[in-house]
Amino acid sequence: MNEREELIRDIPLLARLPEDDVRALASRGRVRSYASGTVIFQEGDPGDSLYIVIEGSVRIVVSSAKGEEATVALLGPGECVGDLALLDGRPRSASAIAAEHSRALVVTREEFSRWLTQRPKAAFALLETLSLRVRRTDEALTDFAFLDLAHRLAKRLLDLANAQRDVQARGALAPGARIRTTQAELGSMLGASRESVNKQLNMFAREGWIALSRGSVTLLDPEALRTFA
Amino acid sequence: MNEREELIRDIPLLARLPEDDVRALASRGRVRSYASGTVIFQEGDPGDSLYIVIEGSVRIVVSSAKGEEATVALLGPGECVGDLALLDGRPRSASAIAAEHSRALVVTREEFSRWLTQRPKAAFALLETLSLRVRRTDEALTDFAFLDLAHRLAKRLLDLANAQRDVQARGALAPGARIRTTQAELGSMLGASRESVNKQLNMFAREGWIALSRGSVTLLDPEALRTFA
DNA sequence: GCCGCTATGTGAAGTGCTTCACAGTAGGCA
DNA sequence: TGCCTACTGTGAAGCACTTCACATAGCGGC
Repeated sequence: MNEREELIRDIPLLARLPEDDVRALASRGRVRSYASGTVIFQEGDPGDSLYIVIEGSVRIVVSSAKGEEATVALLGPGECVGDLALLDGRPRSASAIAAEHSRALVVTREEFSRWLTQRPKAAFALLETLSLRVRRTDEALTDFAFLDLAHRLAKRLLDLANAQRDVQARGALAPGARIRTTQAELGSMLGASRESVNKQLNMFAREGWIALSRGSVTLLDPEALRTFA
Repeated sequence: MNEREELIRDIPLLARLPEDDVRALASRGRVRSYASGTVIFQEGDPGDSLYIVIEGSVRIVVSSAKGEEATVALLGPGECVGDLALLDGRPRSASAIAAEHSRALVVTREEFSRWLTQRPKAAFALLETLSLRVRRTDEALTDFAFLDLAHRLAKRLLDLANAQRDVQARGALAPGARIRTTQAELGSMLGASRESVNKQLNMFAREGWIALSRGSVTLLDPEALRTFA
């Protein structure tokens, strides 16, 4: 199994597939590089490809009528960008921007759907994964309705730490997990201002739950954060 | 085509299926009745059936740690309750309560998955539909991040009017559409208090866009509402 | 080593929504 | 018929978060 195949095995959208299916898909892709800041695709574009991040990271961004931006997701190696467009044929609902120098495996719509029709079992795995995704989004939605910024922030920090752990080793969440993100970024993920996020982070820091430094947040006491959230 | 089959043709989850697939699924179901207020299933229950509303309506409700409730969805005839659990095997993420006297077609997990394995094309249709659903939820999420109550409320009123239209005749959205819901219900859908919703509705009414009465909202000028939202 | 950019930290004023408190009203039902 | 309950309408006080304004600090490039 080569680099590409190993990679695909780990991506959430496809993780549940049998190995030969994965191999077949990997063989169809083409690797491309993106410099930091490159726009991979923009909101409204026709969605004709799937991108699987190999290295680096990709920000998924939506923008409001007034030009504000919200970061919907930050995807790292092994994760999947632009999968929905391949399944339903709709235009992109968000833009994707390389957050650092990144490489991705690009699979076109034709390649993907040829692959999918040849492997009916893959469709079941995808159904399962998509439905898990609906659940997660629904949960985020109710969090918005019920929780204040402090609690949403705590949850998000744990999520981000977990996502990083998934990509690297997959042990339990150890104290000391370091999340690389700016406070402005966190704000845009949480639908809050940078200033509010800063004040809240400093409260957590005063509790001794996290440590702050330029460009990153370190979880000192994930357990405490979890009970709080 | 009998009542059951006609019904299934119109449900969002299954609408894109070929007719014989629909017929096959309909034949497997069993019709059940629920008195107003009956709990059909509860958050945390194992999810072993799919419910397709035949008549009446069903509220999908999640509750927070503090016991507050939010109405995630209000599903009418032709809509699908508890579909996710069948696809991913997870427990119910929300409760379903009959909002009035209702009847539903119940399909068990075994029946559903036997049906699905026999019909590979159905899986593609479901993938497409589910991915549309992810998009809608994502949109709701960004609305929460960007929009204030007034705009979210305007959008929701239009959505509700559209959903009703889908179920009845499927023409354009005519002025005069009447939405049956209390203001408390609207609040719980929007993550806002009843009082705020009331004040906002009255602002819309003063503009002449809607008319209020006990237990319902009537859209007088959907176009104006749309440009506002 | 210094300049300039970007990120962080923090206070003051403003705003949108909540909660509370209460008054009015429509409709179901005894 | 009249009562009771659920829904609607509204003002006042409070709170969470925003916006604005500015100070400070790390870091890369020259």
